[in-house]
Amino acid sequence: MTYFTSFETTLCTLLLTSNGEALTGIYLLPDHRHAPTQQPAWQESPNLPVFVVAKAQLTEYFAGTRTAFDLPLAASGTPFQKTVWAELVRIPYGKTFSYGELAARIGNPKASRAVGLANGKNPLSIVVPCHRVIGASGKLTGYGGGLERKEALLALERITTR
Amino acid sequence: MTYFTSFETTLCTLLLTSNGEALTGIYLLPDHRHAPTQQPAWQESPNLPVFVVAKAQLTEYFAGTRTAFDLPLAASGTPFQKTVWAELVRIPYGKTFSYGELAARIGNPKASRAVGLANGKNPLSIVVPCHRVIGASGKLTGYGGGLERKEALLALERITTR
DNA sequence: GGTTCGTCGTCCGAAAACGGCGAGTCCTTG
DNA sequence: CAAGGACTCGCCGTTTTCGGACGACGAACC
Repeated sequence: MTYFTSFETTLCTLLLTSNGEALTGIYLLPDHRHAPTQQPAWQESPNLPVFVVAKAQLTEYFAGTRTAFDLPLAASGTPFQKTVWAELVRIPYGKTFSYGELAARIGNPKASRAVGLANGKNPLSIVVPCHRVIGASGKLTGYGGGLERKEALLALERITTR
Repeated sequence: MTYFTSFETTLCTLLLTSNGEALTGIYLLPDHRHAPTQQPAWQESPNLPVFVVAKAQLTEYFAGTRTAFDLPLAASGTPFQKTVWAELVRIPYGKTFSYGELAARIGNPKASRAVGLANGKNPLSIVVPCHRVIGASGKLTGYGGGLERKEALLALERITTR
């Protein structure tokens, strides 16, 4: 069974999904690439414990008073994708890495392009900070939730882009 | 969640599976082709309502006192397979059709061989009477649960084979 | 009885296409 | 000169596509 809820932030509407125990998805609502189409079988549960905690932490994040998350996560993906995502959460608040640097970190220096792909498939936006990965030249290059929102997130974390 | 149970009949042991609401599988126990391997996550539930009813009706069938079933079914398969299976249940007790005749009935006269394949994938043995389909020559040609058991089922329905 | 061949949907493996890249080259601009 | 844009090319994991093989057949032909 899949549960979901959505709520407003200062950036945009967020859609949260869960398996009942852990968070399985966070999407930036209108026009998030790879966002799942809402299924009739899904159950809206705004008060699910994990949702309540997640909303609180995300609200703090957007207020600028939280720099790290502590939530139960359960993203599903291929082994490679999980490796990439696990490395993503190690990027500290306010820092950025290039796709190539990330590839090197997971011991596969030439896989920068594949890292980009896995990055785009990240289902847990913001909490798994795929927005902190940019091109080696400093350009943002791409973001599932839209480039302008990637820029906004980085600005929020007080990074002077370009 | 998948539930299961098994019970003895005069022919052999039967394995029943369910999603909790409807029947998803009926297998002739030792050596049924395409029978699923029992999963650790499965839950044994001999008293699940649908199982209780199914056991009763199947017992009556093997006693020769029941010629039709009334059970909630939920077989999963491709569109073509579902078409074939839907046609199978229209074959009356005690009658047989050839694979070619069945193919013609679903509007695809040349698909006799594909019908055979879909027949073999039928997960709901006996209730969806795939045993009532035989070769155009009168030979039984094949059965997921074993040819001798196909013959026994047809004998039970008082059909003189060959 | 055997054998051959045409037919159908499905499964499976291989191959190609596709990106949220990066380095290198060339050429333009200021 | 140096910086930066446009282009090419190699790289990697994933997804999609494609082609061939496989059977619970059936008809035709020996």
